Amino acid sequence: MLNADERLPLYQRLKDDMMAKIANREWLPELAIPTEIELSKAYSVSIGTIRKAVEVLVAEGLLERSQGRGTFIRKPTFVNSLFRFFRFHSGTSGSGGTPVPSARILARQLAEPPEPVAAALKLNKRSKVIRLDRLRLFQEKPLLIEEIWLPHTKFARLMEIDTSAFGDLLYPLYEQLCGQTVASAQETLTIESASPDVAEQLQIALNQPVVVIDRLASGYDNQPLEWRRSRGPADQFHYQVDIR
Amino acid sequence: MLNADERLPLYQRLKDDMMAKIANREWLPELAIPTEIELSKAYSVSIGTIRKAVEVLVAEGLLERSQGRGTFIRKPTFVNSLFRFFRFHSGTSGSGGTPVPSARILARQLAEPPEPVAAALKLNKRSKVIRLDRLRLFQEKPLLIEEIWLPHTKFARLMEIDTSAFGDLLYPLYEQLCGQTVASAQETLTIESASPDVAEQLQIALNQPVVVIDRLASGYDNQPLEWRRSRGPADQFHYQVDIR
DNA sequence: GAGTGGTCTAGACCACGGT
DNA sequence: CCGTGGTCTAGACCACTCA
Repeated sequence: MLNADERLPLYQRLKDDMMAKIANREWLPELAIPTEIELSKAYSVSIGTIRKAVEVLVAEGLLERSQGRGTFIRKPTFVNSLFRFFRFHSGTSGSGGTPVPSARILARQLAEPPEPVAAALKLNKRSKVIRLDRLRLFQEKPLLIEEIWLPHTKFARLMEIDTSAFGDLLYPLYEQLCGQTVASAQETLTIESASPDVAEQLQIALNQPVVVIDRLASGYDNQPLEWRRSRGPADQFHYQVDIR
Repeated sequence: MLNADERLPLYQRLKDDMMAKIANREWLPELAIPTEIELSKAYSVSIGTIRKAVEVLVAEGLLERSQGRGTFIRKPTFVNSLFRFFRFHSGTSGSGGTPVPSARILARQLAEPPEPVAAALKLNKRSKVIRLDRLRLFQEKPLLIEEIWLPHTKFARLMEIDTSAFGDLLYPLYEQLCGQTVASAQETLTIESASPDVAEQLQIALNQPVVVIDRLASGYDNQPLEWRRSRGPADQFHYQVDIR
């Protein structure tokens, strides 16, 4: 059952096998994965070893345990990632729940990827990709302007429906329409001055500082799914890190 | 021996007690802490429970295990924190080892802390603090301009030696001269446009984007030790995060 | 080779969430 | 109440480091 390298610790091989089950959709989000006792019988290992493997997956953010209920596949909430970078002067704080910025698709086209995008998505230069241009607004004001690149093979159905029906969040759409789940992402942050285009779209003065966030999002199998570049006014920007 | 709240799990109380030993300098960095077996006898708990407590402290970055050698108190290397934020076009990459930017103290004075600094350092408004103004250079070019605030009670001896003898790194100096060890820090990152002062000190054009890093550094006992604000040209700025 | 942490087992009892 | 994960024990053997 466990065909991984014999030299690796048991709990590592368990972890790999469990990750595969998640990637292959043998275990589904929203449903609890098997009990510790069930797992320990299925794999024929002690319950402590199962615990260790699960512990690692919880630390890596793939699983979530809840005493008395079970262990679940965790879906990252990428809304928070926005809030980690930008502060909003929220007049709506009383009503509870984090407000989602609204979104509008400005353009959608089939294209060939520029070199860096093709490299990030691990595609040939001649592969077809979908490019979206998207504006995100918070309380009627432009917050972010985004360009989004997606491999056409995985996201073909995005070309079939009207862009006005895309809604405010893309990742749930990817999941429902294309069966693609975003499990993790890597973001790189730099600063530049607003070009004429960007200044106009964000409604800020020319050469004002702009934060650029490049994000590569991947699925449970660690294959790249989406590359996007987002730009926002730097005066709203705010980020906090703990160093140990 | 363990006087913490009876209701807490054993390993939590162990962890608290071990943290206290680190803060009180009963256990010293560079020396291994007692063996798992010794600890399990000293606390009269099973070795597995010791492991769990140590595991948590390793995850929090306070301890470091090394198979065959022992478990050690970990000293954060804050040089890296700079490199996490700024990329240097290093012509010296061949020689191995990360180059440390050189530093020059521009001014040193005894002062009363402004309101936000006093709050961050948990001091009365009337307490004495030491203020340092410091310039950091990389390959002869200004990289960061810093203002540093320290409680006078803990750092009095910094006023006694010549500022030209401070060297390129402050934290080792804090430790050798004042017996204060920085164990963790919290940084907040924002963007602003260069004021005339800052532009001149960093040798950049007026209104160019500038990255502002506010750092609150604390000791093993989580008491604040130092507050500093660093400014650097944003075009050198670069930061990367993983989201799960 | 002696001593350290790393992996693994096979149990026990407790605390919590649902029914 | 039952089943879940959370805590804890008391061992065993292995892999690594250093003298």
